[in-house]
Amino acid sequence: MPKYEEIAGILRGRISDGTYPVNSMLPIQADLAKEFGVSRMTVKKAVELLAIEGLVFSKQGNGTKILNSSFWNKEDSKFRLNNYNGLTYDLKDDPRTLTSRIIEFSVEFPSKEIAERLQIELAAPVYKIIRLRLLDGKPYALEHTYMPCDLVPGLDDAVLLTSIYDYLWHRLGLKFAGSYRHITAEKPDSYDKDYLDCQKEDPVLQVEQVVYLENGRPIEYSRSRNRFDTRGYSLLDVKNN
Amino acid sequence: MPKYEEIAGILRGRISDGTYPVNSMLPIQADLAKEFGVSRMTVKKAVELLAIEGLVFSKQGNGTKILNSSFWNKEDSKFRLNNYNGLTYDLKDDPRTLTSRIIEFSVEFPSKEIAERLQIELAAPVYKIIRLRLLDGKPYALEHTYMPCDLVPGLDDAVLLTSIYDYLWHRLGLKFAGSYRHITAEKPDSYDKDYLDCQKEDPVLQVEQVVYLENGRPIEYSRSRNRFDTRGYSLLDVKNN
DNA sequence: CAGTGGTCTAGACCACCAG
DNA sequence: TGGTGGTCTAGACCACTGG
Repeated sequence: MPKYEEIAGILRGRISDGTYPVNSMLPIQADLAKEFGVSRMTVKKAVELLAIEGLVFSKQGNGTKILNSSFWNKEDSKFRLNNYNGLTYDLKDDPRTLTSRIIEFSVEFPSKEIAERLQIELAAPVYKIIRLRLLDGKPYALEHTYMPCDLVPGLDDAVLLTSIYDYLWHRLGLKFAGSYRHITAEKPDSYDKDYLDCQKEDPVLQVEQVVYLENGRPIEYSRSRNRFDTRGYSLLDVKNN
Repeated sequence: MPKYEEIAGILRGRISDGTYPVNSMLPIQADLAKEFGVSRMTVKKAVELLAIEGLVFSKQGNGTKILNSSFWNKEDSKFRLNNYNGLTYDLKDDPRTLTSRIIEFSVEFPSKEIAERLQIELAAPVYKIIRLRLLDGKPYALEHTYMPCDLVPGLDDAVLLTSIYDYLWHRLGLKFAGSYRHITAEKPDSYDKDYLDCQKEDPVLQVEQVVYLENGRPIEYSRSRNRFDTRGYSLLDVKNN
């Protein structure tokens, strides 16, 4: 672990235990550098990490202030729109039980839209997966997923019933570079009515997503459709200029 | 402007004009440092900026690759969920005309929930503002906004009819440190039906938002309610480890 | 193995802010 | 004006990748 992450961790601890109280000023970077026996640039990188998390705010000429971050660091910290790694990951510390039910699992040629999203030819087959995710047995989200077959060998029911991301990450050693998401509200379609128990007037919160690998290739296009009354997404946006 | 931003701009130009083609490798940082007559750390900061924008991807041991970013750098680049600065800003390059209509503008004591969000006392008065935003005369979004009166002197109809953010920024010299957002899908309420022309079964996309000043004080709590068929939000999420 | 980006240093100067 | 964080340097070593 790099020094700046280690230092960030120490500072994080001092903020949460009140050593550095809310609304007070962090010691100046030069002093912190002396304390930890590192250069000031290393301290600055550590402080930048805390700023990204919304714990502190640095202003040129006037030091670094400890912010009251209690509001966004509570239960809501799950379901962060940035750093999303799939439902399984989001809910790994949740007491509730997440299960999956396979609605459809097939192979087909991509539509024009999906081929464009996945940056593949129309002749390149894709997996089509529809999974219902249940929380304590109650319908939670319906996921329509498309993945290029050549990138994901060996996909089967057993994988779909646990976590696709785990399979990609641990079994295939694939690494994600990032993703693009688009959030909309939608009217329920027949799938939503059948599997999410949506009534005609129940909205659906949809997250459309393309996930990219480190080599730049898209590995997944998916639409996650959520019951409006069980889920929202949150986001912390920090200015840095 | 710092050198690293200037260099980032030059590199950005070379990527978009094809000097550095998609899927090729960026010259190594040492060479770029030599070319621009700066140290390698400065080049690295420039490349980091491009990585955050999703233009390139750097991997230790293997150089920096130019990504195909055409997909998320097109029209969709408006309505970015990160770096949101109000509708006026989002639509400033849009050919359509944005107008506002004041539905309600009053002063009141905050409810318990709003006082908590704004981190103020129950006895501290707040502005309550409901504005209908129209695009080319058609209902677009309905914004319910609460702001502490003591932070925003002189708010009046003229300001509400143009851009509140402009007023805060240019007239009052207030600077934002960041914001926290929560996105949900909702059923339409009576306001939505009256002003957004929502039918009973039309979903509403709601963005709940708290905006913070540099001193850590919240200056705004708002709920922006959007017609489901006119708006979505997008987000680019880049991994950095 | 050679070559890349990631980290880190020990300085330096500067822009900015409060007093 | 004094003190802060922001930037920048000219090096160095290391971790990691691919061939």
